[in-house]
Amino acid sequence: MIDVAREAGVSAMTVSNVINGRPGVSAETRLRVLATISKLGYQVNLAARHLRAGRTGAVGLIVPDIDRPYYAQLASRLANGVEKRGLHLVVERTGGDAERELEAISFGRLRMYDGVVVSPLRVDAADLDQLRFETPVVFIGERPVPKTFDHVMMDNVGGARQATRHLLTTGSRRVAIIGGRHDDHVDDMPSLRTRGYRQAHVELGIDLDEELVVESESFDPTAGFRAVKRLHESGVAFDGVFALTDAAAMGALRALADLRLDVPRDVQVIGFDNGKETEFLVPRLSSVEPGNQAMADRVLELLEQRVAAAGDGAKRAPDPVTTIVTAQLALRESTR
Amino acid sequence: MIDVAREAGVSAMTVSNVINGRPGVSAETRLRVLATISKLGYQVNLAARHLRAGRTGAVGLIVPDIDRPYYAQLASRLANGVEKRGLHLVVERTGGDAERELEAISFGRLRMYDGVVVSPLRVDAADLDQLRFETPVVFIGERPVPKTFDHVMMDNVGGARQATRHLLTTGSRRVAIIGGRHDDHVDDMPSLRTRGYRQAHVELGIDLDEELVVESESFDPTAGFRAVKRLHESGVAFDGVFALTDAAAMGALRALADLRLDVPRDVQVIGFDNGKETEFLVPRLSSVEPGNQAMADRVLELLEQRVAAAGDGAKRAPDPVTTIVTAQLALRESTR
DNA sequence: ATGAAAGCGCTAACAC
DNA sequence: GTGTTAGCGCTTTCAT
Repeated sequence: MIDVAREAGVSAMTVSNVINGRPGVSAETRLRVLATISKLGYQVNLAARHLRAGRTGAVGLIVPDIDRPYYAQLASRLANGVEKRGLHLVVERTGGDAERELEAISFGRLRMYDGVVVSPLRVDAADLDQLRFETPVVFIGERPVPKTFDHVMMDNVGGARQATRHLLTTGSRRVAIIGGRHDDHVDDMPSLRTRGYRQAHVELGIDLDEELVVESESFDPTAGFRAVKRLHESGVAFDGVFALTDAAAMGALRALADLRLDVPRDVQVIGFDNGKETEFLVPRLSSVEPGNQAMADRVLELLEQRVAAAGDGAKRAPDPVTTIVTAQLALRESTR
Repeated sequence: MIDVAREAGVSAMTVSNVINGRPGVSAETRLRVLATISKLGYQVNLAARHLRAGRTGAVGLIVPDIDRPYYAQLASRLANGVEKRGLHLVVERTGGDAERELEAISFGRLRMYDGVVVSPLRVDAADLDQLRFETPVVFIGERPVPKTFDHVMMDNVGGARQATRHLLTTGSRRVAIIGGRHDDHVDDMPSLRTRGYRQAHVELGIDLDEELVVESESFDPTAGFRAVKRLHESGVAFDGVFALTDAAAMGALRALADLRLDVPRDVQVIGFDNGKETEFLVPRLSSVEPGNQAMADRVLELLEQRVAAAGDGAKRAPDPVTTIVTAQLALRESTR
């Protein structure tokens, strides 16, 4: 920048003013500075600007994994909103391991962003409670989060309950849950959705065979595929499948096709997340729409408030809020 | 940091040394400093460190869109490699519009990274040529890139040629191309793949009906779905489909199922990218494996060299290289 | 309309 | 083993 200033015969300050489109620079000077800038191929050093100005123009999104439709679609939604506000979104993944999550959040990488959205998978409230943040943070997802943070969550229990009820009230008697938990007393995604599944059974007075609860570590197509295969091989009868994610449901559909079972005639299938891909599966997959857009909108709204408050010392930071978005069914061909 | 130093009764330098695990600090002092750090909840300011040290510990990946399996899987592969090298990957999307691409690359956001991988969709070599970079950059994809940059590309023409040949030599006579181009004289992805498709016809002496070339702007499932519907409605007969991406192929499969056409008996289908999802479609989708892992490995290798050269003034920057990775078929149920 | 001085938080280099 | 000095490149404040 000093080079540019010298070359153009002005001060660094004037160059700075030109770059940031600030008033108080004569048209002539402005032009000369701009010419010099492009002649020298100068680019601002964002690190320096950030150090000085305290803002980066970037919002961070920290997710366990990018290569999963759910997070990819979430990232897309958030990116749209963030860009509308003149910032840009950058995505980092943690690999879904607790240490790396904590590190990503605490290690100060946050400071690189004006605001951060975190979707944790493993870390728990106690760990989070230790952390001191200066950067505005909004949490998203089902992990418990200290009450000192904004938190946007979907209605996992309610969504699962609706899905299971639908299967049970349209003729399925033995509904398997893929990725479910025998012990659902933890507050993570699989346990919450399993609770909804159990609730539906209780409400409808239907006995639940624990053999229909198929645990699995992951919730990708492979997991869904294996779960159905395993169920079939162990001779457990079932006429409905509630998969914890659309991805797992996709694998389940594939396995059912291999078994020559017709969906939805022999077995009904429903997923969770209502991803874009559901429309294109064969058969088209029914799913729980967890309120994806509403969540993204709410996250952006909260973040905007906090960022504004952080930038403007006058404004007091708003009290942390927990928002629960309502879920509903998106019924397609895989259910009756 | 100064606060910590004062509180612990040492100098800022000693705090810095402790934080960075540098030798020359007595165990006692180290402990005291660490205690003070956690007591005060201190976190390093990365912006300042970056400004001073000139490195960020982050590698950037700039893609048109995150919410597309191809880019998501690419990001995952790169993230694995980058993390193995002790850095972390951050992903930014441009939305695939030329201006935003250029801005993302030029505006100096690059300076936030030790190295950057760019997958451009629209910008052309001339624009890129204008730019001056200090950050090491590796380009990926089919857009022409000035010879001053490293570039890793897949064999689009060869892959498309193999795919088309396979369909034409296993009984299909009228192979439609979804997303193809009537005029394929531009060097972008659709044109290159269309060229391979045409080559295969020429080599096998099969006449090509231009009606089988279905243009489309995007290459997602919706595009594939619409293309097949359109083809069918306009009464164009076809017994094979080469979709420019797996995503488009997914839409095509869905449309064929709606039309009660059996795949592969009535119509063979092949995609491109060999994404993870191909294994779980009904029927399982044959695809062109463009050498995804080889591309990622090569990109990381090039980047590593350049980053090393940039950090170490002694090393001269290596000459820019263009690498073309070879493609091969991954045949599954959607072809004979 | 333009410039000079000071400092953001950190670390490399050297002194003690 | 620890402290001092200087400066990375920018922007805020105040002076001209």
